[in-house]
Amino acid sequence: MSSVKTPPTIRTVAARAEVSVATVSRVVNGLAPPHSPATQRVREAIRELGFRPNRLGRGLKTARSSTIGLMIPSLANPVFAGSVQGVQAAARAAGYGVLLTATNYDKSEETEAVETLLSHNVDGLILTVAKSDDSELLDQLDEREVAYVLLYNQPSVRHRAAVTVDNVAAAREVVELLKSYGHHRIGMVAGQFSDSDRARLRWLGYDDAMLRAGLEPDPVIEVAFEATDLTGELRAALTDPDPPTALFCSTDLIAVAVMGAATRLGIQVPRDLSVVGFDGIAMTAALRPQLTTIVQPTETMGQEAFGLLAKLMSGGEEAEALRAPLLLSHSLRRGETVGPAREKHLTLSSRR
Amino acid sequence: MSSVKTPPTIRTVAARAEVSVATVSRVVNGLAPPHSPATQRVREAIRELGFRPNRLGRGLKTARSSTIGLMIPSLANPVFAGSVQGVQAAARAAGYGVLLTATNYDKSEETEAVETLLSHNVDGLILTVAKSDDSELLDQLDEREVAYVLLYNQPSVRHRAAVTVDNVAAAREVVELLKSYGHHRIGMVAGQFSDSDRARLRWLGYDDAMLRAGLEPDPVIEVAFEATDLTGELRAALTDPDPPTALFCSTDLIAVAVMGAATRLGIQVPRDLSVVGFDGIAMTAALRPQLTTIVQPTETMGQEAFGLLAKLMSGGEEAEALRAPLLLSHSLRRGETVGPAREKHLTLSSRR
DNA sequence: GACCCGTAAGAAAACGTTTACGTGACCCTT
DNA sequence: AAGGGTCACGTAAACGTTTTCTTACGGGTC
Repeated sequence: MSSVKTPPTIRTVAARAEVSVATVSRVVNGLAPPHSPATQRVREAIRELGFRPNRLGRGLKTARSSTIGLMIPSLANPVFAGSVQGVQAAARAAGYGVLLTATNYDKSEETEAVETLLSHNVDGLILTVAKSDDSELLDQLDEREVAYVLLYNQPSVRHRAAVTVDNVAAAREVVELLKSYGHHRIGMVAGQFSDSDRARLRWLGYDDAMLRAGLEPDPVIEVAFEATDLTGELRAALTDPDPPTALFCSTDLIAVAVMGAATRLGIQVPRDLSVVGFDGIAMTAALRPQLTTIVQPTETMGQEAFGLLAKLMSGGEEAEALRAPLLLSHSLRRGETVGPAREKHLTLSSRR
Repeated sequence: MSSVKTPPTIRTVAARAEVSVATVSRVVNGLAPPHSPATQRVREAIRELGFRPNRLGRGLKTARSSTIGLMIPSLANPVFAGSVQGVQAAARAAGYGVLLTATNYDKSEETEAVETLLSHNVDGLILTVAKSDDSELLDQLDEREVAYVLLYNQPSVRHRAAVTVDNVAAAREVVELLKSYGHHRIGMVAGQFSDSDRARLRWLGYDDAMLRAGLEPDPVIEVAFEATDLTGELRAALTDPDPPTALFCSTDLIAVAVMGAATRLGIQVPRDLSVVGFDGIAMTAALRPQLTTIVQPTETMGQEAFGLLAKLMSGGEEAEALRAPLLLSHSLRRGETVGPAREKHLTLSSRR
């Protein structure tokens, strides 16, 4: 007795309006004469039945799903959450759905995740991958002629669409800032280079600026992105005979972890150690001391990425010019975690 | 000359293996004899061509898309980001895609967003809505027999599937904690009740516990969820002749904003004012002072929500028992933002 | 050796759209 | 008044699957 309500199809509507299915389709797609009696009846029938075109049927025919795939390393990092928000907003405005997937910084998951997205017939992809330069995955996408835009990645090859900031330049600014405070021994804590080409670029900027300034770069301290306790790493770095007085972190999340470790070791920021982050996560402005960091326009980046993708998806060939990295402008937020370089070496408190 | 590579279909495979399309379909779905020569040939052909079944075609026939819709208020709040992560992970493991959308706490966007998700033929929905009790939207979904699970919402009606924590009980615990520190004047800062039924439930718990403890509840201070500067509100609250010595915030994000305002007003937490949050956002553990708050198992909640939804989607009728709120257990994180009640009234610094 | 049964695989009809093509009706031109 | 052009609409064939029927085949049983 329970009549499972099967939703109205284009045929139901056609029957009710006493027209052919073609007419209904045309009305739905705005290709019908706007004021003809048939059109009117169709409109009315659509309203009465609550008809909504089935995207699967449409997609099957047109080979487009009005859906894009979005792959990011992790939502635990607010910087990615922000860009997802931007992508999502722009996509919705354009009538697109967003299929989301996270790789948890695991390179081996990337291929499978993309494959899954593609098997859902997405029309295009927005990706943040570990490496954007010689990536088998991206080469494959190129070959298969899948439309995609990289987000946060900054490929050095010119034919890949990407939205990011100038990581190298930003890192240089950080070094210059620290130098202006009198720091000479500046270390860098970065997420695994193998998991993030942007971490490497930021290091490149750091290294370059250090050399230009006549300072000796420290060997980078690579840490896992999800690492939350960096006490050991920090202690090791600071027990150097000539330890750094400032640390540039490739990520705000890492900077926060470093500051946590500092607290545990009885080290005061910025009195004993200056810390700079990268990303501009909103909440790091609420920390005491407020984090000094490079701010990326995360949400805008997401929107831009979608805009670019939309162009790639529609304009088949002439859009070749779009396949290039788009660098949005970043800014430096001067917080309270950078101070003058400490003169005397500090002795670590014995608190473990 | 540019041969746009059109992906192989079931028909291509059939031709290559010299079998009918039906056989290919059966092999793909594991319904064919596992070792017959035909099956072998099909498998080989699939491998050689790199064939992947088109979900649109399949979906059209089976009326299922292996996709679920996920609607949350905002990704800017890490608590939602965390649950998205959980949903996504569980969904992927089960072969489902996740279509994500955010409403930005705007009730009027909810209906449209859900409609958009449904038009993408999702098989089920996971939703966080403003009100879960008498909601026209949910009533409609019930009527249309759409499978859905609420997340964070805690409906009082019994026939709605939901995953959340016991908001009332958790709020009571907060009041009891504060009371044990000698606080009598306890205020509450909450997100707009109209935008969040859980804010209201937390208030209910607060109100109830206050009355039970023989304390007089303050009128709630309602603020916008995205509010980032609460200086005015805080000043107003504290210029009361008998001002609160502790504030319970309905959300960690609000608590962070309150602490920011406190700093601007020269009020020290917890010396002058105790603050408690709700959610357990990871980064609030990195704040100094570390936030005292109720911790929800966000990621687990997302996973559970998907698990529940999966059952609802498969088991049509007998799953009626599942349509009830599922309360996961929360915990209290004792941070550093709660201290003994201040004896003397404090005078606000004049810094604006 | 006739019969039946189980199993493997093919034929074809859906699923809900879009769209190329066809067919009138109407109007304008000459 | 005949011709042609435009326009509104209908017919039917796709799109890539799944699935219900068939059919064919190869043994087993008596």
